[in-house]
Amino acid sequence: MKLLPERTIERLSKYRRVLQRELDNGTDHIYSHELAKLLHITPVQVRRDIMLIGHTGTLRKGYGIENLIKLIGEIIDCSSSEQNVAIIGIGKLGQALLEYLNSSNTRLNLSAVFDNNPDKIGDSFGGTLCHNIDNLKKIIIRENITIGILTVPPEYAKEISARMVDAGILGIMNYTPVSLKLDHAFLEEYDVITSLEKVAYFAKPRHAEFL
Amino acid sequence: MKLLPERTIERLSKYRRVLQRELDNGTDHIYSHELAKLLHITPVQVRRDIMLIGHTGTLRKGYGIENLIKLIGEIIDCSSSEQNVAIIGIGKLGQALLEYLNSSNTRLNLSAVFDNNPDKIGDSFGGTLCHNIDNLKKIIIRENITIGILTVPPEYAKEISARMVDAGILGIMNYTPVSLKLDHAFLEEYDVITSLEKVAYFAKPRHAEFL
DNA sequence: AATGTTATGTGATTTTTATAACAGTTGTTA
DNA sequence: TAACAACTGTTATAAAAATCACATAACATT
Ligand SMILES: NC(=O)c1ccc[n+]([C@@H]2O[C@H](COP(=O)([O-])OP(=O)(O)OC[C@H]3O[C@@H](n4cnc5c(N)ncnc54)[C@H](O)[C@@H]3O)[C@@H](O)[C@H]2O)c1
Ligand SMILES: NC(=O)c1ccc[n+]([C@@H]2O[C@H](COP(=O)([O-])OP(=O)(O)OC[C@H]3O[C@@H](n4cnc5c(N)ncnc54)[C@H](O)[C@@H]3O)[C@@H](O)[C@H]2O)c1
Repeated sequence: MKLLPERTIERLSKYRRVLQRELDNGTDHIYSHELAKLLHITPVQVRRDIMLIGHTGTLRKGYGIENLIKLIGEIIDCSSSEQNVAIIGIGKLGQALLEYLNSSNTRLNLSAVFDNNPDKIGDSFGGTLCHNIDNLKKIIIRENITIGILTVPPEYAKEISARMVDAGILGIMNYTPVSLKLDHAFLEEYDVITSLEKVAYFAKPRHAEFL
Repeated sequence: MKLLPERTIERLSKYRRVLQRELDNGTDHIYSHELAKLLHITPVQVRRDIMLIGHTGTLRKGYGIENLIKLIGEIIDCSSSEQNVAIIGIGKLGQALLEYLNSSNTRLNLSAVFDNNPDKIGDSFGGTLCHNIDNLKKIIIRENITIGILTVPPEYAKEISARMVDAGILGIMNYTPVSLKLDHAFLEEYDVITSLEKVAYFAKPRHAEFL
């Protein structure tokens, strides 16, 4: 099976959520231009993405929302086994993310949390037990965790990411400002400072484009 | 003046921080392949970015770190006036970001925080006063704030972003999962769920590429 | 039935971004 | 001093992503 473009996957994730909202509102079909408007992108982009995943709409009625949501689910979520997630480093950011994930209705389920602070180990965070980082591999294997959210202090990022991959993690979402390199696992990084400085660069009177 | 590519700006932000670390360690020059290695990108990419901003390295010695940092600063930071930032919605995420920004050494300075919760208004968050959202425009003008970090509940995102732009904000970093559209202001959006679902898609045994 | 309208689906093209290839320069070594 | 090695700077090329342009289909209207 051919891998879909990264940007298409990103949009599929967004499509699914706005489609779910529409479905909850009682809508059963949607036009490409309607979906496009909800996300402020072009209708062609929507049609192309939907074409790529092999869904086909009805002319004059648009796309069947329920089927489309189901198909996106088959692509993003694991069809066979569930995809279990762990948060490594349950500090300020880790806890904010944990609560956010628990309140969202993504299919990913948070199975474990890790920290090295004795005060946190053994505690429950939003219903999820915090394990000792020393037991990382054991728990990851036992709970069949494939995705890790890395929110430890920067100085530990490299070492712990390697241990995560060694334990069998297949993908890491890295929120530390340290650039990582993984062998044989998918890596996604997000850097807050970079985003803000990018806004700072473009949000200047001299860059008249947006003003 | 020609606008630089978005991706180049993103990398410049990262270059600056690792360069600062190197400078603090006593290094005064760096080769493109060394800088590349620190960020896990290619040396060509580094050289191209540096070429685009008009810095020129010394053959056999590499790039002068101090000059390079200064030049990146002139590009990203506002040279004339300072760039002041506000956080709108000082909840879980807003507070985590605030502490993170305060502890980082970015040039952007956090000037104000806004909320609509009476318990928070008037309080200090990491040394920054929380204002009533009703005074948004007044304070933004008074403090000359040009950049806003939006972390309010999703249902308020659209309305408040419009008010921010109306108040004179030139760029918004939107962390709500609601897709926005601004008139005459730069917009950057980050969606946690999208990132995670992207990792979920690529972190599957069937996508052997990374395994 | 002919015509107009408004969708989808997709090949062609453009734009953006990254990589490859290499010319030119400086110092080193034999 | 000639050959070599190791850098930078930049043009050319490729790859990824977005957009354009339009063929085609379904339905409404006359
Ligand atoms: N707070 C933010 O908004 C924010 C934003 C972007 C990036 N970050 C990055 O995210 C990471 C976490 O930030 P934070 O603000 O939550 O910091 P924090 O100090 O509040 O949390 C870090 C957590 O990691 C734990 N920890 C430390 N060493 C560990 C180890 N070896 N193994 C396991 N757990 C360990 C600590 O006990 C703590 O609970 C940092 O790298 C930070 O740079 C934070
Ligand atoms: N927590 C996370 O990790 C996370 C991650 C990604 C995105 N988000 C998004 O970021 C936003 C904030 O998330 P959170 O977890 O911090 O929520 P939160 O409820 O903890 O914080 C929201 C804050 O906004 C304030 N607020 C509400 N209405 C307001 C208004 N009209 N004007 C000004 N302030 C107002 C509230 O008083 C509160 O302080 C949400 O849109 C959420 O979806 C959160």
